[in-house]
Amino acid sequence: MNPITTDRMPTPEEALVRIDRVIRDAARARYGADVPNVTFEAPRRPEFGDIATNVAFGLAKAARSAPQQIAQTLIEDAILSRPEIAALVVEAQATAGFINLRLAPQCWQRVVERALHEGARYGEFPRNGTRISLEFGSANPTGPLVVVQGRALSIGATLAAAFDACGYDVFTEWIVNDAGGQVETLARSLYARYRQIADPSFPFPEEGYPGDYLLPIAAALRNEFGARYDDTDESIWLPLFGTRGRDALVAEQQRTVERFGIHYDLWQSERELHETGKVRAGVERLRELGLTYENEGALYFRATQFGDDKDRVLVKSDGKPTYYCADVAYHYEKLKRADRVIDLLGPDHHGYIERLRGLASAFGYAGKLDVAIAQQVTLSRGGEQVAMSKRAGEIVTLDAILDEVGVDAARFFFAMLATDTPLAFDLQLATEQSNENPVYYVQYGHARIASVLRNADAEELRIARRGETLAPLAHASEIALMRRIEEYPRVLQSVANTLSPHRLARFARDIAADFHAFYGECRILCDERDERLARLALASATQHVLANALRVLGVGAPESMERLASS
RNA sequence: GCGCCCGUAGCUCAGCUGGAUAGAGCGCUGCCCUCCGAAGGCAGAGGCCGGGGGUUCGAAUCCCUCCGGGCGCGCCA
Repeated sequence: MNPITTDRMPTPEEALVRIDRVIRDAARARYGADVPNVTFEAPRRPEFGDIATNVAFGLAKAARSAPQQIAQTLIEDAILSRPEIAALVVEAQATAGFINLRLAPQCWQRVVERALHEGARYGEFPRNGTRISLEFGSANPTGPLVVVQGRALSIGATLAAAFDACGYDVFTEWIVNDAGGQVETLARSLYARYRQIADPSFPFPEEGYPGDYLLPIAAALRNEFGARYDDTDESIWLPLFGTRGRDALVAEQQRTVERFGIHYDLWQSERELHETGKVRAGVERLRELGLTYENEGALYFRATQFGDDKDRVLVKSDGKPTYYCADVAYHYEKLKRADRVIDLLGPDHHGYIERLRGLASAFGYAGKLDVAIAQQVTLSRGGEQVAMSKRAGEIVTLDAILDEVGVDAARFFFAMLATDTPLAFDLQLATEQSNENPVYYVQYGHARIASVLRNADAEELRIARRGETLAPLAHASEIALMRRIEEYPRVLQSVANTLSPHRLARFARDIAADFHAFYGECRILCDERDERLARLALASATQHVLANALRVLGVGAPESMERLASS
């Protein structure tokens, strides 16, 4: 009587393909119409089954009858009257015009099997040979990294890891804006600090960079050079102090980035783009294309031809290139060497998007460049706003945040919200070891699994992990967890396709919640051996998925949570 | 003035190419540790999805318009 003894059940994905086909066939046979826009999706409400489809709505007009009626008929024709399809489905219902299906648990069990077999690689896709250049986080080399860069770093790094998992060849890059006037400002600020060591009354430039972070660099220079530059002309010390300041600050930024668990394939110096002639080459290319003109001594790019609201200056009338000019060259380089170029910019760059897109079009790579904006971050501590003002020198460095909340919490909080949404970051919340804190919730899920698995018999666990003892898994909370595991690869793809890393953070929370619910309802180390082996397998598979998701997010997956003294 | 983003539960936010009675966390109320980690679970209260039009079988989602908040509109970077 049991229909599933010999044949291996298909995975949910395979089952859906089959069901989709028979439904279409049945629709054609019965109504003589093809069905447009069929979707299969997991309904929000569990009582509507695992999978719902809206075919009947698309057919209503051609069939001249009510969706509910059509759904009913299709269930008969496509499912109930075909034993091989009926075997995949435990329940098929027409409600409100939808066809709601519950797949056989055996289909979902195939997912557990796969997650166990693939382990740390579960969710990964085969290499597809597509090269992606991803730029994010870039900052001026004039100070330490601050909060908003933390968000860009977190989002960018998660995107990069998601792209990698989806089979893309990702190349991460950071551009060091070391070519413009701000490096001279840096040089003057640094020089003033250097002089102040010997002469505290030495004036600090009005537009200089305040803050203490230049003091150690100045001290090092004083240590190295003594008074050698005290009475020299600016033309002598300016380039030196600029370069030294840049080098020291970039090195500091790199340390912070590394501490944050992030790696870059390229730190591109803007100055170097000028020195190696790349900037000239980019401008030259635009000129060849007939997209530049001169006006009042300046060289313009015809940006308006590509949707921008005004033409943009490339070379100023004093002969110096603009910042945009260097970006022209840089993007020309990137567009040539990658199949797709993505820039993740800060909130003050809205006005820059059209200009960059226009460039891609101008160079003949329309549509290959995507620009995303990471919205601003406001900080609070226990509900109290934390003041941040660059002018007043009240900067909150990323390092200070990492000191306060730790890398895991910072990575998670920064990536938790949609990139477009401004982030209100409560530092106190992020450090709380309470259930208010989503990071701990997710990590606790992982640790809790680890703890159960430690309690299990080692030999039984080994057997369970072969994925051959899954048959008993059928409880609602077990199905829910298996469904979630099945979702993971698609979540990764949607993160990559829509540049939305927050979906992964959300997924991590969701699968942790599904596990906690399962844990509450089903005792894993139960008395009955078959059930125990099945649940150990499910717990183990869940642990892999949770660990994989956390790895992409750059958050640790601990084997146990350290309990601090709780009050 | 123009452009971009945001407006969804008391708070912080999800809601994927339009789908069913709009979800989650926190906070609030009440339960659950003789049992694998209670940093957990279960149940409950709480919402004209900023307002108004339109498109359609069906709109938080798409279009128009208005209101409210943030940001950007340099021969700065």
